[in-house]
Amino acid sequence: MRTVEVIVDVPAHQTNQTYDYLIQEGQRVEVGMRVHVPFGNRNVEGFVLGIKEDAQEADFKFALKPVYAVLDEEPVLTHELIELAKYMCEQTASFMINALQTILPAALKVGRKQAVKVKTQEMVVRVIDGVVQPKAKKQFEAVEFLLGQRLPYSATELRKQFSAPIVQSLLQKGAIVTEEQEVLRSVYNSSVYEEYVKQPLTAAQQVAFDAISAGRESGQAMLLHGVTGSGKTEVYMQQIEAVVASGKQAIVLVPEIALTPQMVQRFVGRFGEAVAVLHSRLSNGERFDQWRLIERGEVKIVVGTRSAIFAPLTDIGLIVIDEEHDSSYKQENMPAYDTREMALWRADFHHCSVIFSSATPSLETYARAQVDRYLYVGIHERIAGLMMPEVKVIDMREELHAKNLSMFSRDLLAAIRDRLDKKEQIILLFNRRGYATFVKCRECGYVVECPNCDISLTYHKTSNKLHCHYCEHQEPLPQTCPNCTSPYIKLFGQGTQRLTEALQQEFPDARILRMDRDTTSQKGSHQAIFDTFSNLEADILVGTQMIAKGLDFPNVTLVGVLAADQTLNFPDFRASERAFQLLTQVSGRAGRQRAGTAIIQTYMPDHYAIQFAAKHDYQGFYQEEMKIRKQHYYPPYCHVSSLKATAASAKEAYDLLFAIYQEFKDDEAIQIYKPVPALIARVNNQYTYQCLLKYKDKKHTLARLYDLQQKYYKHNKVSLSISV
DNA sequence: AGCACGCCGACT
DNA sequence: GTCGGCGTGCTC
Ligand SMILES: [Zn+2]
Ligand SMILES: [Zn+2]
Repeated sequence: MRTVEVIVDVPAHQTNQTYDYLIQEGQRVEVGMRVHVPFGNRNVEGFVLGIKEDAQEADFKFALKPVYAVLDEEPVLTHELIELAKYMCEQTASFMINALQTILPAALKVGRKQAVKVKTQEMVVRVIDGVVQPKAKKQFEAVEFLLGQRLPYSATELRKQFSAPIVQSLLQKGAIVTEEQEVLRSVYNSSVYEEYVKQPLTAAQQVAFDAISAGRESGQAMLLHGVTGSGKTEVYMQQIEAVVASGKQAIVLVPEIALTPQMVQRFVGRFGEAVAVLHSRLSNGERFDQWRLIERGEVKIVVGTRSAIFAPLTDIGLIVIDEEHDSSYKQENMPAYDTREMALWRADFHHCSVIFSSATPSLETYARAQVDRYLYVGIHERIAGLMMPEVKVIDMREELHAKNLSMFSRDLLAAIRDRLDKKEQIILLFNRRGYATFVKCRECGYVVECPNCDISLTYHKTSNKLHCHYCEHQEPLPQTCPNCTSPYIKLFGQGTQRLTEALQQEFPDARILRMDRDTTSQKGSHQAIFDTFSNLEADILVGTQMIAKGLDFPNVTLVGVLAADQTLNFPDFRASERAFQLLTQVSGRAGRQRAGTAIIQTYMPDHYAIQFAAKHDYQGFYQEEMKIRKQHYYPPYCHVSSLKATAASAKEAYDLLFAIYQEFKDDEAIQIYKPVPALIARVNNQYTYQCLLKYKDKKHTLARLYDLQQKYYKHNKVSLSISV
């Protein structure tokens, strides 16, 4: 008899194992397919991870139940992806079912109510010549046209080109035959993309290119470290070209905010239809179709964000992780995987290389390159012999002394005026955290908060209501302060919005564009802003972090950073690193084609992150930051994780974590800190506490963390989660 | 995770 | 006497 081993959709430590089921007569099952099975007194779905061809009843200590139904005709998981899921479990102390679910797009996950529909379209599948006489002019024309087209041809498109009645009579006469056919939703229209021509490499780029080629021979992982504007993208695009020419496939990962229409343009414009695009703003249907396109082997290059590392390519020749240092490569929720580790695993499986590309590599990656775990490939000059932008650091304390209380320093204002006169463009970065609009009383300072969470409510224009971003709660906008009944209760706008208004007052004639979450929430709005600024129809672009990445404007000669300290003051050991990276990145936007200047406004002008960024001195920053990391025992000298406990009562969450703390205190290999409330202590009336863990031995620690879930299991009362 | 089973308080 | 609270254990 044949049996299957199934991972069921019950995410709990007690059920984190395979369950055996009997395959029934006529059921066609393969490893990687989804099945419907009885489980206890209910029915669940699961993934087939193994098949036993000639199992004996005596092999099992329990009575086998039958597989109710096989849900797929083809496996949704390859052998490789199943192994990758196992690796993810080890790396994150997660359950197998969660790892498998994260790997798959929503449409192929298990246990979902809303099925994603296969899209169909009426297509002309056959054209019969000679049925329509030439005197029926229009109809004849349509037939002639179709004979010159590749079939199947969209009937809707044909109706648009000719007319509905004409197509109708063709159908009636039997001159054409149509059929409902499955179509894949496309996420870009390759015909509207102009070709992105191959750029000749500079000498420095060529050296890097050759070094990478050599590294790829032996499947080495590499760090491509090039200063801003050094043309790293062109180098790895030409490597991808070589990979595709050799018949293999490539994955390119890009940070969330850098996967702009311009980025897609580069790849589609260079490689055409062989490109699949996967990003978080695709609908489930679009994502599903991109996935199927990849599975069918029609895709050579996958460009996407974090989860695109799980693309079901079967013959990978290269994986590129662009802006390697970006924090969006780590998933924050429970399988808290690091995309870079997943990439290294897949590269190992396919015997190919990973290229970590960045102008400001993470300390972890750079340190690995230092000890030759990664091959170091550097490009230390900009293309076209351009100079690095000049960076001026402005001490905002002096502005205060000079009675300048505005958001703009005198130097920045003068520089803006100068560029406006010269008809050159300006980018201003305002990276203020807490970007959302909230409601605050002018008289008593009361801020409207969610009754279920420890967070202020945010205003949504569309519903004209206050919403909570962490739970379902919403309420109408109050007219008077609930605390003091004052009528002066007002919306506080986004940082960038206020900045734009202040800027407009200073420069009434300047054409100012704003790019932030608000102004890019609609489809196509990002492209529209980009086009306007590119076409020189605006002088100043004001925005959040998203203007620091993935956008190239040759006419920009001035970049201003309004509040450089925002990133530095963040309570995180990576704050300096983040600040250095952001400042380097954004000042690199200046002078892409001619000499540029960056002006950084700060209250901490002597901070080493700002100083080294101003001097474009990555090495210097690296040395200094490594000293601090060593001193305080932080990565890359160890690993850092946080352990969270969530429960309906704060005490329960705290007590459980404290018990774990007591136990871990005695483990020499793990440093554990006392439990503290999470950043947002209460969400949806659930309280979260967290402990920080530092350790060197990842395997040992993760094994212990996994065991915790068993040992401290409090039957659905307290839930534990681990993030890296 | 769900769902049943089972053991004690309180209620028509 | 029974109804229902939740603590405990199991699911091929
Ligand atoms: Zn008030
Ligand atoms: Zn809430």
